[in-house]
Amino acid sequence: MDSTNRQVAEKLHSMGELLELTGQNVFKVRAYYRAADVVERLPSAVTKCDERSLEQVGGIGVNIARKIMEIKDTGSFRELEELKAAIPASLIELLELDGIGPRTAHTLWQKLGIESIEDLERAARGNRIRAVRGFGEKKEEKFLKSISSFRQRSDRMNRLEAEEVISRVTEVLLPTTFEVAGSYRRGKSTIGDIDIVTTEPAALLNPKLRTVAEEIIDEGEKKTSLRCQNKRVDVRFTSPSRFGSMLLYLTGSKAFNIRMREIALNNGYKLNEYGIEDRSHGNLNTFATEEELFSFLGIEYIVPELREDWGEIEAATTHSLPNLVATGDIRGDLHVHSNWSDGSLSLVELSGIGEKMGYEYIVCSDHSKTLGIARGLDEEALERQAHEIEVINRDASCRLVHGIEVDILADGSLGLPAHILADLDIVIASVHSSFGQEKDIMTRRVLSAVDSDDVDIIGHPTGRIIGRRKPYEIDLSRVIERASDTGTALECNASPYRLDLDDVYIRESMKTGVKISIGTDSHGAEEFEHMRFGVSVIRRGWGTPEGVINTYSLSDLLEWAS
DNA sequence: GCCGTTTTCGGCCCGACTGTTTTCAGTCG
Repeated sequence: MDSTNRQVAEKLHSMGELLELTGQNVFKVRAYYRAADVVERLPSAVTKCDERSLEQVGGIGVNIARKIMEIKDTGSFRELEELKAAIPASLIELLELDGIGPRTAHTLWQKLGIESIEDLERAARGNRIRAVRGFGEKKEEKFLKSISSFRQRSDRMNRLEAEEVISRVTEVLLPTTFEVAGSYRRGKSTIGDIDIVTTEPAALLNPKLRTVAEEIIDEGEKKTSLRCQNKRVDVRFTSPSRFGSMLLYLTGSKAFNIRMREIALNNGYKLNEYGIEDRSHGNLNTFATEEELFSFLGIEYIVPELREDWGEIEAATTHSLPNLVATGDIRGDLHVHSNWSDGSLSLVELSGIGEKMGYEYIVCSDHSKTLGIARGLDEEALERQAHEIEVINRDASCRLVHGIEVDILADGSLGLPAHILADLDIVIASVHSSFGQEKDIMTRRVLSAVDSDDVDIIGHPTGRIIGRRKPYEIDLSRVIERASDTGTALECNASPYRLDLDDVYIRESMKTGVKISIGTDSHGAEEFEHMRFGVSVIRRGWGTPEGVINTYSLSDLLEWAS
């Protein structure tokens, strides 16, 4: 059995859920959840690790390491299968409902025989739940509401969708009194809910929030939760003098917060969203900014994108945080389409937009002719395009670089012959077809493009489209390893629908010295500003200016590519 | 179940809000 890290993580996560339902020690439960998280973020395959080296990974001990070995051999592990046999599978889906945790699910199951969402709905409608001690009429209503919102629930948002919800909610907030926190602020590629910190008093803001909410989940003096555009929004109220600690708390991540609080404890302090309390005399130190709070703890400031308990806290205490790439370092966009293929802008317009963005260059990378749907270019069209680019570049401040996005065909060959590719300045090779190939075939297909002397960049290496298409099966650690041998760059496609490569693989690329290129894959004028999404993801992957070829000058870029 | 320049046993982040209670358990972030 060759399980992926995601599959192993799912097994460990299920174990955590089942243990919760049986009322096991919460710390044991948390250990499984934590191990699942760790496994999912590990760039190399756990099933290729041996037991000893697994035990060295933080959050994985002797027991869980043994279980991972068992998954490797058999696809699962005995304890998990035993629990699965004892607990109805549909009971787990009750945990998906808002307001139902393991205790509630367990009680409903034991007292009323409720094993599924449908059972719960019937029982609530029949007013049978209020008979159980600890439950009442309100609970029945709440369960029915949770079921209804569960049924119309949508997946995590991409960053553009998140920004729509944010603008809807913040239109009722006073400008300059708030900041958006949570995973949005950490630059994640997908967003679950929206978190906002504000200094506007609850008494003033709560009535205004009601006007933009489809539902108020709960409302208080310190915190209000609502649903807007079918997404959960959490608002925390604070004062300017305590803004820093609240922003830190609400930005997370959860794992980061836990680690920070542990560190505070070890130094005789207690950290919460109101400040840092000295445990010896109970004084509360408050912080208007996050910078002051970090400084109080004697830790270097950690930018939101790094706050994942992914080694950044250790790096901050030893002053070894990476120098992260920033939008200001970006000198050009390395992947855009013109109206020569499926884009909407002319070459002159591309150059004009590049100038407005303050870029030195833009790589015009239209599709090759094999991609039927995108009106791809053939040899003759490319020659004419080269000529037009040359003319435009004579008096343009932003230079067009002549590139192409060539297809990696199902057999690993490229959509255009080598002699044509050799004439182009930058060649991006991407998979646009046969997404269903099995992992080893797909991996070797992409590896053969990496091996090609003509290919400079592998475009959107996993092919995912957020919310629409899963990544294709591919062993990226092999691709990264080979790219490091050949000097091929991997793309971080900055489209908010792709963000591909994502942070974990950016980090792995940086470690192995593989260069990253950021391309917006723009097909129209409004997409060029998506560069910022790509930069955030690279920062999350500890990306430095040296590791990102968009920071090169035009001459350095061309020399790198030649 | 994990983990350790205080510990190999005994801890494990901290607080808001709700509903059902007469003081708190459960859920959530």
